[in-house]
Amino acid sequence: MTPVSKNIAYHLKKLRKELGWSLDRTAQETGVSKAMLGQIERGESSPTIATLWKIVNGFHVPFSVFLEEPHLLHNPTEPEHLPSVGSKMYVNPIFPFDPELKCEIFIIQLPPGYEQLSAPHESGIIEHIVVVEGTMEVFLQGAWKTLQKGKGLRFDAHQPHGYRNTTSRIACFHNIIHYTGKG
Amino acid sequence: MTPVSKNIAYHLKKLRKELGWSLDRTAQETGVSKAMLGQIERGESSPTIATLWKIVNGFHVPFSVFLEEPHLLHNPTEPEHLPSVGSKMYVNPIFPFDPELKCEIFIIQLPPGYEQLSAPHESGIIEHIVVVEGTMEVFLQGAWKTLQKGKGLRFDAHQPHGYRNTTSRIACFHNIIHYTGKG
DNA sequence: AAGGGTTGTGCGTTATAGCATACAATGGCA
DNA sequence: TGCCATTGTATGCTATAACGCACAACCCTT
Repeated sequence: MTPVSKNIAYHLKKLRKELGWSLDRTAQETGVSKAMLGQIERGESSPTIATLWKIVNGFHVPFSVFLEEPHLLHNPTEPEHLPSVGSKMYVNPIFPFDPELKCEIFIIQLPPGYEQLSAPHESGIIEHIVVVEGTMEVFLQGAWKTLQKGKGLRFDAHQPHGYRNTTSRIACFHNIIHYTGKG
Repeated sequence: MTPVSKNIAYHLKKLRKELGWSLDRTAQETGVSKAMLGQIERGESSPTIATLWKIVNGFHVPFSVFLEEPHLLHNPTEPEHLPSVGSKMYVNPIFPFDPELKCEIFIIQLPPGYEQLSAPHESGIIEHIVVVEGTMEVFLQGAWKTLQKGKGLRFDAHQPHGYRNTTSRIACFHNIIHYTGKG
């Protein structure tokens, strides 16, 4: 049993308990059988990457959460979990869904200090982001990446991701979404 | 096959090649059989956490190396590198052609007074335009349509079309092109 | 107490990760 | 040209990840 498996066992049970989920509930949310979830929590099984991926998606958390040493987890309130004051993200469809291209395009405004964490979409969804105004950050693979005006990013939406604006000016970006249907 | 497995496959082969290691050598260093390493590289197998742990230890790299997405950033255009004043239309690719989506994205600057009329492209090409900066006009169906900042237009490029900027300020727009191959 | 719902764990089966080995495709080097 | 070393892939087998189901312990009500 590797140290990493112990970390996963610890974090899985802790996160599940924090949310008040039963093994049954967790099995439904993640698509992993509750028997397997129990074995992983008890450290009796070393999950495959595919299974671990289902789990982190079910919890809507990045991979890094399950890989960190337990004592690192106990940091206090993280700023991204604080409620954003007043303002909301403004999503405006520029082009509605195009069945032929399987594509739709939004323009999205992020007020200062706003943060949005998204659950993974279904599989086969590709997002393109291009910053139009200001500076924003995109959460991917457990890290926030900063994008200046004019910068872009391409990623598979079938994973936890998010957007935020840590500046004092409004940020604005185009969001081009393709549904490949290859899930 | 999950996106994560694809990332692992990509990074494993890339890292191995960078070090000039054969599968045999890698098997010795990591304690994972070369047959399994080959399958992981080809994406034919989803390794367990225990196996992945052996691999990252053999390479003496952190887990995060194998989880990051390859080619996330597509060297997007630096807006400051665009000529602030010019006499010609400035076309800059943000995302190169994506064979899977049959899509490419440009950012285009129109200096004041500039006008561009295009002959019809081949059939099956759909263009989306979204104005990012200033105001521009698009020629379609024998008429010029005015687009304010934030406005967009969708059309089939298989017809005469054009862009112009009749204002005194620079205009800038995103151009998203799909090649449906239905010509 | 007795019943019904929920919780986590144990059991038998299936799918597949992982191994050792053999094989085929390359690339020198005599 | 032939030989040998090295590369990555294919094969057969074993270990185990993963599943569905059943079970036992523990709430509740009534």
